[in-house]
Amino acid sequence: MTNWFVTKNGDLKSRWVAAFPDAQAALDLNIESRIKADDIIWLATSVQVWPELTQRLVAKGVTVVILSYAPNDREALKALDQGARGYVHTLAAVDVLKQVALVVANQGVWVGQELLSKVLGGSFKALQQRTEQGARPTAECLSLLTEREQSVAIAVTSGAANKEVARQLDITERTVKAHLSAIFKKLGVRDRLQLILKLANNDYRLNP
Amino acid sequence: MTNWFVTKNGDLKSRWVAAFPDAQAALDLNIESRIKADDIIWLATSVQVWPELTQRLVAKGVTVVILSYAPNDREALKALDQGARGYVHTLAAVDVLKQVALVVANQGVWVGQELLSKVLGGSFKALQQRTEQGARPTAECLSLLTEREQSVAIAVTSGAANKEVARQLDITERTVKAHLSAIFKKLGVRDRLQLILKLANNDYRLNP
DNA sequence: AAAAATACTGTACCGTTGGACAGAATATAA
DNA sequence: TTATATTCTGTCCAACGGTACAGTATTTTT
Repeated sequence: MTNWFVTKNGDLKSRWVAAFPDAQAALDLNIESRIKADDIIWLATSVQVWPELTQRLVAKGVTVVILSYAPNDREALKALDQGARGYVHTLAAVDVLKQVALVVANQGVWVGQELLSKVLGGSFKALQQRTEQGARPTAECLSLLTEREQSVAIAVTSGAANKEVARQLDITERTVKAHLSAIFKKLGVRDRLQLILKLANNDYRLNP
Repeated sequence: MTNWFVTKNGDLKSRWVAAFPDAQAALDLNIESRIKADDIIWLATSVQVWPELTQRLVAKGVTVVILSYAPNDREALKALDQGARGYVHTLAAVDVLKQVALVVANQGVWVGQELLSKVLGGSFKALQQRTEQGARPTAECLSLLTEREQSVAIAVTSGAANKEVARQLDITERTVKAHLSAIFKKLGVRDRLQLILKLANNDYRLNP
């Protein structure tokens, strides 16, 4: 079993060698002839043709893990849709890389904990809508909130602490908390961090 | 680490004991008090309240695998949506069970290969018609950090709590804090919120 | 050989956060 | 008119986040 790292430049990061002493660097062109069925291909999204390449490799029965510098749910979904078994940050730590390798080598899927819920949760809701009633765009997170809650959400999403939000909106910190609790509940997130990620990932323009 | 098998009748199949000598049977009522965070709960869909139970267990940080006598896409999606990490046939072979345990214990997802493509294939197209975004100037900020600091930064930026980062990188929470302090100082941000905003795209930032 | 950087862990402290209870005023809808 | 939704406020408390001291071990640089 060999770990191939396919990047635009064909470079091999020290992190990768540390994780897999057998790691091999490769350009996107000439790998397809040299791989074996139980190899793992770590394919960076800097390679323009990564979706097509993934498809071809997967068709041959090769395990593919996609490496991305800027992970997002759309790209993750695309990667998995093309047949990749993993989707992980290009700069992931050695321990994480090993873990990913272990998982995908055993027929598992690795997408990172926070992406998982988003990717699968999204697909579940999408399927629910199609089979049940349809309509309702999932992107409109903010529209689920009241006007005041939207104000709080936007302030928080721009990095403000509760105290700062309170000052901005001229209310007490307690009220900010109350709005936030409602926001978390409505959007199904656990804290302000997840809120930021949820809104940021849906391409909301916060402060142009 | 303990493997709990939760069924309607509280029975424990010999196959399960063969796979995990430490296997424990349980009814749906009284498990929640006795489980530890790194336990694996194998929950049969014969238990009527399995979705709600899954949700509660997952909220506590427990790894849940759903066992179904008649696997299908819809049930699989629901299981994963509730936070389960695995979905497998109740009568799965010993080797498969071991493999599933290995995968989910390492933050992976196990759903069976043919189910995965079906599940993800459809939902991807639903999200297809949305704007694609290219790679980010995030790398410049990251290059100021040491390798380990980068790993921590990435984990935090994806929404993980200190405790989760610690588990991912297999270090203590204290060490995560140490790295974070260094990161904040180097990048000139006051907390993880500002770090997210700094790394995630400087498009929408409020307080420079 | 000495210094600096890196990685890791410990205890203690304190501010922040979010939930658990709560309650109250106003406006809109049934 | 009784609900329901929205907005606002209160106290208490457990968990989390970040800093201030600390320290040790290893590697790299000077």
